[in-house]
Amino acid sequence: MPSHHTPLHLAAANAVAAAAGIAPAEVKVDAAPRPEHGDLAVGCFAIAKAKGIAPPQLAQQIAAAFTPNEFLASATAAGPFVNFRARRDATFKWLVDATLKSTLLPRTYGAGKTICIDYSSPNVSKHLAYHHIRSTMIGHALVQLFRALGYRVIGINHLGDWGTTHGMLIAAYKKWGAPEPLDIAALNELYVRFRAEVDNPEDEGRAWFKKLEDGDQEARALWQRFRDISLAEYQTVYDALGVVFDEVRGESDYEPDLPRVMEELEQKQLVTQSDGAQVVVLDGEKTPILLKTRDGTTLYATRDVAAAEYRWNTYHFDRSLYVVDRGQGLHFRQLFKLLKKMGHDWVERCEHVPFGLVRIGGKKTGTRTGNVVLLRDVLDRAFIESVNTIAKTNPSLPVGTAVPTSQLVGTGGVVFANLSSQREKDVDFDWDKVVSLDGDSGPYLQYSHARCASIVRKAGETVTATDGIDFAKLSHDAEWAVAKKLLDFPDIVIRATANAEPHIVCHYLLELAGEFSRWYTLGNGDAQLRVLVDDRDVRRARLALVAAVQATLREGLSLLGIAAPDQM
RNA sequence: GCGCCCGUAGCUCAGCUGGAUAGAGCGUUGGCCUCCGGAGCCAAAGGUCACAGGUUCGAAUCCUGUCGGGCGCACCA
Repeated sequence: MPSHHTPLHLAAANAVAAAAGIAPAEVKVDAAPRPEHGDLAVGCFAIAKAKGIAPPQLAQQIAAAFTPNEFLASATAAGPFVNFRARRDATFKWLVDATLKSTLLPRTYGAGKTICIDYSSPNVSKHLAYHHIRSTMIGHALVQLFRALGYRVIGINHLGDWGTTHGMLIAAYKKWGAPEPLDIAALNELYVRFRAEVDNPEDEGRAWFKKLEDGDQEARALWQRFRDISLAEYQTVYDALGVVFDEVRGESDYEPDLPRVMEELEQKQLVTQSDGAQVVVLDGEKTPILLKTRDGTTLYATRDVAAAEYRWNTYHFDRSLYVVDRGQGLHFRQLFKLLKKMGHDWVERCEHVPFGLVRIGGKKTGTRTGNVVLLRDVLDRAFIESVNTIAKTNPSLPVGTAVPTSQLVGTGGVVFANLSSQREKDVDFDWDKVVSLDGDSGPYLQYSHARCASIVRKAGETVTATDGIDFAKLSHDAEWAVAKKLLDFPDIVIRATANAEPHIVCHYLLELAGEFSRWYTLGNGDAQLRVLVDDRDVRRARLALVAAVQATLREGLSLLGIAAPDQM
């Protein structure tokens, strides 16, 4: 059921609805595919079918019944389509006004609704590798996008800080002693070595994890230390990426709930024994879901049940998203089936938001195999790349500005590259690609934004209201093309949240920046087409449009977790 | 073997809530600033949308099958 988020879309829907005798909400209003057709278009196929008449005939009737209004000037039938032309001056004015007031996005669209988003969620005592950027930044973008529409969002970092793995770390530490310095690299190395050199690493790991779960003092102390070291390291990367969580809870935080979870499952007679492990058999699943090992230690499914219950009891979410790689699809399918079987009907609101894996050299990344690139290293290299580029393209930028700006541009490039394709596609890691600053990229968007900022600086005046601006002065089709693109922003953000697909916003921003650049570049050939012309009225109107573009680029980038510096 | 995902230009990808002539970037070729920032813009070249059926007035988009690639399939997370 379409809803209409600009007065133009609403006016078009109303016009069609009135003529066809249906509700406006039933009318789907699209952007016309080509400027020759008009600005907005409605295909009459479905409505005509329901009414039992030919689509072209209905289109004729709708066009004939149309009367111009504040935002729409004309309607013409073109075969089965009704094409509307907008009143450009009224549209420009509305757009500029909305962006200045920050109301272009429907800010109450998600009011009263709560979204939990589980993202990043790294495993303690391991490196934060490049592939962790996927969950971290997809999740971060989703948090921002939902929040921009007025949803209440709880961004959750669900740390992998419990389980057999952590038993292995303790076992390795006991076996080989304390590495010096004891940092994240040392912990990671300890884990890799343990898995490589010990005959039955899982068994030894489970033995120590059993002690940990049973409250052994020494195990607890070591575990706490490893966790603290890890978190301090992760925080530096989160700071560099500008990621802030509303809730950081490890799997370990659910430890007190696990006996209750197991008891509940027992009571409901769901648990069966299988090869010594405690499992629940699920409909339509070849394998059951495992809750306790034969050694009596818990597994991550057990803790995920507790975490899901905690989130429901604490937040009463409307949607609960798990931004976790696609390889865990089976786990989530089984987890959700288990929650359903426990009678938790709210599981219908839980969604696994999967993303494709990162391959390096054609192979899956893996801590154990050492086939990883550290996220920190990627960001560092992108920074260097950016420093070099700025030195070439903008040598007059003072070092005090160039260095922090290079951080923002380098990081922006890496983040954008990660977000700009569909979540579920696998990506092949490529150094050149991942730090590239040209083409359809984050830096291109940042550059477009910086150009807007530069114009505003040069103009020496800032548009803060639409009063006294004559938008009829915006008479060029290139200006109108920019405005039409701006009109799409609300629908884009809504689609991105509905589908949990930040890349929709990425591609939209590229198109917006493209329309702006085309308009801007006209000024290279014809000085009369520049923003900063002598005619004060023209200049003011164009500055207002620049302000709208700048605000939208800035907001769009910010939603993706990318900074928009005023110079670069 | 079973399950899930992907297959669009030389390469990387948009487009997939079915609609009017399938679009970008990189690469190639050729243009455009004594410049409001050329990290840009314009143009050319490049596509049996993996293949075969089906549904529909209409399919890159939905359904089925085949082929190709990836991932997952119990005591790690």
